[in-house]
Amino acid sequence: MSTEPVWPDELFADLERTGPVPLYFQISTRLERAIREGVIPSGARLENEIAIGERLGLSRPTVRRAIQELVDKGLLVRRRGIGTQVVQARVSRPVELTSLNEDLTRVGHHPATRVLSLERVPADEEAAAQLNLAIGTEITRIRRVRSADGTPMAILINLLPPEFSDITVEDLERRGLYEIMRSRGVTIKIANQTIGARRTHDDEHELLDIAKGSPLLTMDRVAFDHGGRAVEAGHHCYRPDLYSFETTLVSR
Amino acid sequence: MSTEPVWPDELFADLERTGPVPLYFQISTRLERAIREGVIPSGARLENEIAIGERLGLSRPTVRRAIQELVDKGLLVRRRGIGTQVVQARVSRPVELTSLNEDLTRVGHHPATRVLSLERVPADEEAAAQLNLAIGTEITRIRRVRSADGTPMAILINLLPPEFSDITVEDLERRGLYEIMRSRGVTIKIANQTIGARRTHDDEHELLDIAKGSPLLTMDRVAFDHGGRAVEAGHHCYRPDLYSFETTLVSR
DNA sequence: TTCGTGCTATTGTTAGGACAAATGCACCGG
DNA sequence: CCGGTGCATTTGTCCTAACAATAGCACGAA
Repeated sequence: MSTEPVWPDELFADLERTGPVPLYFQISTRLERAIREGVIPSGARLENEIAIGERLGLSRPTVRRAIQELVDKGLLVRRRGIGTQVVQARVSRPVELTSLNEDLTRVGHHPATRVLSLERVPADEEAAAQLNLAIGTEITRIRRVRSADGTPMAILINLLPPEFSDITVEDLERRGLYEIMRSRGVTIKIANQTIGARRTHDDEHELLDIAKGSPLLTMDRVAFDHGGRAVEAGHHCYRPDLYSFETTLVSR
Repeated sequence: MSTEPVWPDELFADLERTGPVPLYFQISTRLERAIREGVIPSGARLENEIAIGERLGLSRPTVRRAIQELVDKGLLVRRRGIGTQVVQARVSRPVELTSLNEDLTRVGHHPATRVLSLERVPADEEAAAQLNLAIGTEITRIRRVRSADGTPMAILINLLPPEFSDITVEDLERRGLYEIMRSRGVTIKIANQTIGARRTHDDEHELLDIAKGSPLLTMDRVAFDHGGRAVEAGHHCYRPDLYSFETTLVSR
């Protein structure tokens, strides 16, 4: 027995079969939106993959790939012999490879950035190891405070390899760092992150407007381009009452 | 032009073509081990997908799927027109859907668990919301201290729905919670996690043998089974000098 | 009743083929 | 010398097809 269709036909009426956007991607994004907006209710069972394919005029592998995208995101669950269902749990978007800047904008806050310092310094041992450079190489060191709606949320320290030595304070106050790097043709493919906690140091409590010695949430990140070259190292700390990291884990 | 083979033929000599383990999975696990052990060096370029398939007697989709697994894990990078390369960055295993217990064992530590309390309590508003039960439903509340090699590392609080009301202290000291749940046929498919930081409360500093009011790394988790039913809620806190969360992010 | 057996529905795996798109390189013309 | 054109290489997308494995259900036997 086939399940009744759970979405209106209009949802997939405007598929671009010739454009540059892959079909499976068009399907999965439309499906995701329908699920997040509640058009397809939580717990609903989808039709089987072949029936969906017939209804949309697509092959099973294409439909399957679209569904797989959402399974990976934790929005759908598949069970052999049973079918595919919309997950009933609320699913949070994962920690993504975006800047804090973009995160905040998406949630509807107004981010602002104050550049505390922008200097060229010789790489110490740690920085050299992270960026895979010789000790003493001139790197760019940025220290910023990021606020949302006027409240300081985080202190961001970034170390950049020599090729970014001409970045200006104006650039940094206007756009996020990742945006600047992208506009120079540097695409970040992979990042290693470590999330931890510690007390405030030095002037951090003043910058974040919290008590001296209170806890901070920290995130250290080294980012690499497609060739595996380290293009950025970051040492960030966040006010734990204003910021946390959310993830959804999916077992396979 | 085809690239020279980068792995010894023995690597894939013992593929089980009839067994229950999928071929793509056998390939990807062997490849992953070879990369992590350095048998295939960092930065090496793989043969093209079709050539690999011919050498192994497999079709391109199967080879492609095996490679995709490692791309998702951040071990390989693909570029159209170029080929597939081993990532040069060190890649950490992601935060997985495993218990802390299993994490520690894998890294070679000796975990031990002390059960502080195991009680049945009525669900308060927060717990009821997390486990999707009526307020006042009797749930099981566990509080444990997890140590590695004799040093306390974390305080674990878990809330379980009524069906687990018969869990005993002996169970919990012998096996990890997730292991117990699995043995009862409850498989966790999805979990939502929030990682943050705060000060110690109450007796936490004593249990973890740190200064009163010092920072803690916290992780709150709600786990769901395949049907989207909440089967566990956890409120954990870790000594930040002994524990941190590592992830690798891959952009797509 | 209860247990097992077999049927049906559905996803999981594998194969083989075709064309599209991007990249790097050699080559050629200005 | 420089820039563009075209080609070879390789991954990206999409299709058709077949069979395996699993879960649930109906049915029948003990």
